[in-house]
Amino acid sequence: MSNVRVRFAPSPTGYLHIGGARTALYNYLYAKATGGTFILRIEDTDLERSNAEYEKLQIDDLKWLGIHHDEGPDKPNPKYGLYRQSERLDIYMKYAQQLIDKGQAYYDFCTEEELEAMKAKAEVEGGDPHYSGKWRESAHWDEAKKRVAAGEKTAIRFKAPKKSFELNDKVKGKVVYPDNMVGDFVIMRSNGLPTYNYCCVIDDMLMDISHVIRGEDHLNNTVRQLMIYEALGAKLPEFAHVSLLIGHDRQKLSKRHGATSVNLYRNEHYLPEAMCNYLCLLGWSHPDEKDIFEKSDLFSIFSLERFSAHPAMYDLEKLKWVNGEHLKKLSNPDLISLIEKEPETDYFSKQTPEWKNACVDLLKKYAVFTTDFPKLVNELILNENPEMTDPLKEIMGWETTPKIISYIAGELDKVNSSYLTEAELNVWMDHVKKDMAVKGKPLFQGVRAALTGHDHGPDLKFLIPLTPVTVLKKRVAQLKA
RNA sequence: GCUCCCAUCGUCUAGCCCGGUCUAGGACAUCGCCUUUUCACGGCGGUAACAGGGGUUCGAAUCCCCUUGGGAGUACCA
Repeated sequence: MSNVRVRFAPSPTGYLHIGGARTALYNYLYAKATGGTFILRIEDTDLERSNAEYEKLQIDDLKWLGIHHDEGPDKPNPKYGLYRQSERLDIYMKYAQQLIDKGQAYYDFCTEEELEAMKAKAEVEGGDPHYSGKWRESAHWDEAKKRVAAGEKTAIRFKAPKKSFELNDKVKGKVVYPDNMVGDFVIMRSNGLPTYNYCCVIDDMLMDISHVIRGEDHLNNTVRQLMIYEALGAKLPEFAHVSLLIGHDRQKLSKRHGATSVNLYRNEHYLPEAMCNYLCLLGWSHPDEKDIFEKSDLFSIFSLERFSAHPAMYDLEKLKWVNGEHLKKLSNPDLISLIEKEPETDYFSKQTPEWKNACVDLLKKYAVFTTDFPKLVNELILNENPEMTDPLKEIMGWETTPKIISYIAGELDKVNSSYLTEAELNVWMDHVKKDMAVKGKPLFQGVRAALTGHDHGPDLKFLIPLTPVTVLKKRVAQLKA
């Protein structure tokens, strides 16, 4: 096992988001590609919004996608302790205390109103909206410590060094943070919980995280984290800030863009491999420019070098296409068992294995989802009362069509078997062609209309032998009327 | 506002790091044609992009600067 240790660190404040799934996938693939370890850490320090139920749902969705972690709350490595931040509070406090002792952090008793006023004042004066309270001056620290010793609740603020920082990001390259970018920031809230930019660093450091692969929305935050690493004298991991997903309006992908949580796609029976495949296409590219692949195909070739640096627009059309391609790659037995899990597949399930195979071979050309199979079976095979559409009316208007219909109705009456064979159909076709002198379009469209009640569809020679004769009889009878 | 990041077809992208092989390649979508004596299959093809301006160079999609545009951050959220 290599020294590569990566993590996905979601907040359990909602369902697993498409964007979250994408970063999780990239971390997972990088671990696989390097023989490293993929860690799941739960960042539940926002008490108001965090919810254990969401944690469970997110983990379920990751499992569904086939993104499995090596370490996590359910698979702890004793060396690294617990994997929920809410269970590591003593650790954060311990390091915060160290920072205070070294003068790199201080207690801050400012109220919300004072903070607001500070910001408003800075805005008016055109200065940087940074903390300028009295508590940052060491002259007040003894007083602060006494108040804390007396049991007063207080936030702990990190004393941001006035200097610029540089980051060599694996995706963005060299990033320079000017020295006035951030002011002193809170690391421990007055309710005793740590803030993201602080506990994230403590955990990444303590969990020996080697590569931080995350969304670009964290790129600006990173300077705060760099400061903490420096104050702690900790070794820096590599960073890779992946560009964000955007919607059709080019804004950060969010709920108002429609289906953005993974569970929605799961409910609509998208194939998990297709989801992963498509997510890889957004912001990462296959070295051989392949579009369709499995996660496991990437285990040997996934690399941080092939990320694009600009936001990618999430496009449902292409996702659907990818899903269809994965559907076509499935073996017939696998596909059949997936289809039988869909609702309304009673008819399908009752057929013979030969029928199922032929049906799947025929319909998978037209299907994008497994849910399309029952729909197609209902529409193409079981529907006894096809709708009289405009194209169908046109075909009915041809002078040869009524003759074809009455001929076929007559022939159908003589059929006693439950299915027609391809050979029997060919005899009828031959008759219409030779004895009735109908050929080409009127022939095929006429017979199709008579037997299917549609103006288009799969090849008749494959479709008709799958359709019950009783259904064919009803359709013809309806058209004759 | 300030700061950071980014910029190739409508969309996802290859190419950029290491300038010539790029009259810029692929995929989705779209359009057209062909074939299957029909059509929703299949095959072939078309439309369509280096944001603009300067510079460096014999030569720039590729390197530098500016402008414009887009994204993100600016919390006791993550």
